Amino acid sequence: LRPTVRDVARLAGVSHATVSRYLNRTSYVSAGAAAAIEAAVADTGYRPNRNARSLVNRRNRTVAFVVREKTDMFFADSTLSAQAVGANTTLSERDYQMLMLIVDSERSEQRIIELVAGGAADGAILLAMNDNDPIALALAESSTPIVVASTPVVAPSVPRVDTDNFAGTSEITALLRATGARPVGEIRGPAHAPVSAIRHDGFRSALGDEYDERLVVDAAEWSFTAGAAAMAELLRREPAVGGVVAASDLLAAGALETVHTAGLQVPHDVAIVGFDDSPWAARTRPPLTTVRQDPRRTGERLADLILQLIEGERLPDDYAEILPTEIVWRESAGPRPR
Amino acid sequence: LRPTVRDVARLAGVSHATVSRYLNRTSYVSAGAAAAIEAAVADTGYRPNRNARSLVNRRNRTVAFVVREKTDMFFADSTLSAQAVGANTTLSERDYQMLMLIVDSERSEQRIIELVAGGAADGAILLAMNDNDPIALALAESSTPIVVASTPVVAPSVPRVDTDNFAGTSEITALLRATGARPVGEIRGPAHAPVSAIRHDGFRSALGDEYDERLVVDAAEWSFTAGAAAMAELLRREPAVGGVVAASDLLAAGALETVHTAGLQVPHDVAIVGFDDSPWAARTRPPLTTVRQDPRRTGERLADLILQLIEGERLPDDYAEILPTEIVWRESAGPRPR
DNA sequence: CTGAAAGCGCTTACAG
DNA sequence: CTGAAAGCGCTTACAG
Repeated sequence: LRPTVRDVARLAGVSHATVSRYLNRTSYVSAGAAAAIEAAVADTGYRPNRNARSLVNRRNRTVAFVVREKTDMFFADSTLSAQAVGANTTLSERDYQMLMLIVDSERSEQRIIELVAGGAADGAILLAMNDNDPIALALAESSTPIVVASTPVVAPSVPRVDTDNFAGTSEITALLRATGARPVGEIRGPAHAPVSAIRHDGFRSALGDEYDERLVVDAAEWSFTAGAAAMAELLRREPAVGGVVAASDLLAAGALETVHTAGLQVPHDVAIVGFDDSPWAARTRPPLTTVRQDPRRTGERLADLILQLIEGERLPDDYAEILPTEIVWRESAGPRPR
Repeated sequence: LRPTVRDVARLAGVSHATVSRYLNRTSYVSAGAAAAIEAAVADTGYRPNRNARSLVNRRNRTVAFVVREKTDMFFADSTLSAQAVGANTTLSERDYQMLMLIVDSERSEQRIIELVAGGAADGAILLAMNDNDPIALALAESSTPIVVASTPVVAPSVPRVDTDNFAGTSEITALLRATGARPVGEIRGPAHAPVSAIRHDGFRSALGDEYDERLVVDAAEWSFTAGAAAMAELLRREPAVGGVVAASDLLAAGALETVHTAGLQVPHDVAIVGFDDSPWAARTRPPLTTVRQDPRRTGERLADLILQLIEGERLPDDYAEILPTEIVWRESAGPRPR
C-alpha cells in the first residue's frame, strides 16, 4: 500500500495538514516539524498522489501536444520534431510537462477528448488537425484552452501560429520563374492537408496569367515515393516542363529521382525547388533550393500562447502569429536570379 | 463553472450515484433514468473529471513513454518514431492512452518522476535511458510498473525488449570481412549511448584476432556530420582502410560523404555498412548495406509487457526479449559474399 | 506555527 | 434498480 500524507504525518508526529503545507511550502513550518517530515518522507518513500492534488487544485501543470499519425514514420518528420522540441522546451522552462498524444483512430480521438476536457491536461496544443476536426471542436466547445498550428480556423477564440506558407511558396515560385524556367508546374501536397491549399495559393498567385492547372499534380502523401510518382505524372502531362515547385523537400527529392531516371538534368532541363529546408536538403544531388521555416520557434510560440490562456490572459479574437520564411538558394534551381 | 455529476443528477431527477453507474455501465439503470441522464449530459455538456475518477480507481488507463531529447531533431529518428508508433498502436487498441514525455533537463527528470510515480500514469515505457538513470531508478524503487528498451539493466524485475544489436553487428561485420575488405574499421556510436558498447562488442567479436582498436573511432553524436568527421579521423589513422562498420545508417552516410570527398570509391576502395535500414538507406550513393531491425515490433512488445505488469501479471526475473535482425545487402559493400 | 474540518468530484459497497 | 453514506488523498480557509 502506498504511503499517504497521513502516514507521513503520523510518523512525523504532526497533522497531515502540516505535512501538506511543508511539502508545498505554502506556509512556514517550525524547524523541528520540517526535519521530522523530511525524515518521514525519506523513511516511507512517500510521493504525493497527483490525481488527488489535481482534483483540488483544478490544475496539474501539464499541456497536451496532440498530433495525428499519418504513417509509421509520421514523426520521422523534422518539422514536427522541431515543433515538439520547441514547445517542450518552453513548457519545461516554465515547469509544465508536455504530454504528447498521438491520434491513431476514432476511438483514440474520443479518448483524447475525454482526457483533455476531463482535466488530465490544463490545455492543449493541436497540430495539423483537419477541417472541422472533432478534437478541436470538442475541446473548443468544452472551453478547454487550446491553440493550433497547421490547422484551419477552429473558432475566433482559438489562437493560431503558422509559418507563412503563402508568402514562402509565392516567393520561391517567383524566383524560380525569374530564372527563366518555363513552364512551371507544381507538385502539390496531399489533398487532405490544409497546408497544401495554402502553399498552392502562393504558387498560383506568383504565376498569375501563366498559371496552368494542368501542370498541378497532387501528391498522394508526404513521401519520397509520392513525389517521384507525381513528377512522373507531370512529365507525362508536359514533357517539356522547365520548373517544378514541390510542396515539401521530400516530394522534391522524389521528383529529383524521377527526373534523373528520365535522363534529364537538374537544373538544366528541369529546375526543382522544395519547402522546409530539411536537415538533408543540402545533401541531395544537386542540393535543393527550398523555403526555410523555423518550426522550433513555432513550437515555442504555441507553448507561450497556451500558457497565457491557461494562466487566464485573454487574446483578441482571430489572434494569429504568422512566422516569416526565408529562401535558401542552392543548385537545384540554377543560379539565383538578379 | 464546470458541471459535475451532481448537476447532471439534479437535472435528470436521480441520484449522482445512478448517474455514475449509468455512465460507467457498472450496473443496469432503468430506461427512464438512462434517457433522463443522457439528456442531462447533453444539456449540461458534462464531462467526467478524470482526476477524481483516477483518484478512486487508482488507475487511469494511461502509459508514459519516456524519451531523452538528445538534439533538436531528436526524434526525426525513424527508429524512435517507429517504436513510438508501435507502442501507441498496441496501447490504443487496448484503450490505453500513451503519453509521450520528453526529458530535456534535470528538472524535467524530477517532474516526470513525480508525475509517473504520483499516479498520473499507470506505468511507463522507458527508452534509451542512461546507466543508473535517475528516472529508471526512482520509478523502479517506487514500484511503478516499468519496462525498458535500449537501456542498461535497471533491476532484475524490470523487463527489457531490444533488438539483437550484438548479433546484427557481428553478422554484418563477418560478412564485410568475407568480402575481402581489409583492414576493417569501426565508426562506433557515441560513448554516452549504451547501445554503442553492444554493437561494438559485436564488431569486435566478429573480427577476432584481426581486431585493431586503433581502427575504432567514436562518433561524437548520432549525426551525418559526426559520421563524416569520424571517417576523416579513420582515414587519417589508416589511409588504406578497406571496410567500415558504422554504428548507424546516418553515421554511414556521413562516412560515404567523406570517402567521396577524399576521392575514393565505395565499395571499390572502401566498403561501408550501416545499421537500422533507415527509410532512405536504399537511396544513398551507393545504396547502403545495413542491418534491418523492426522497431515497430519493439514498440508493440514494450506496450504488451507494460500492460501485463499493469494488469497484475508477473514476469520472471531478468525477463528480456531480444528481437532478431536481418542483413540487407546493397551496393555499398560490393557483391554479397558466398 | 498548527490542528480539526470541510471539500475537490468521483466510485462503490451497503441497504432496500 | 436506486439512494445515502463513506472514502479515494490531497489542499486550504478557519480558529487558535
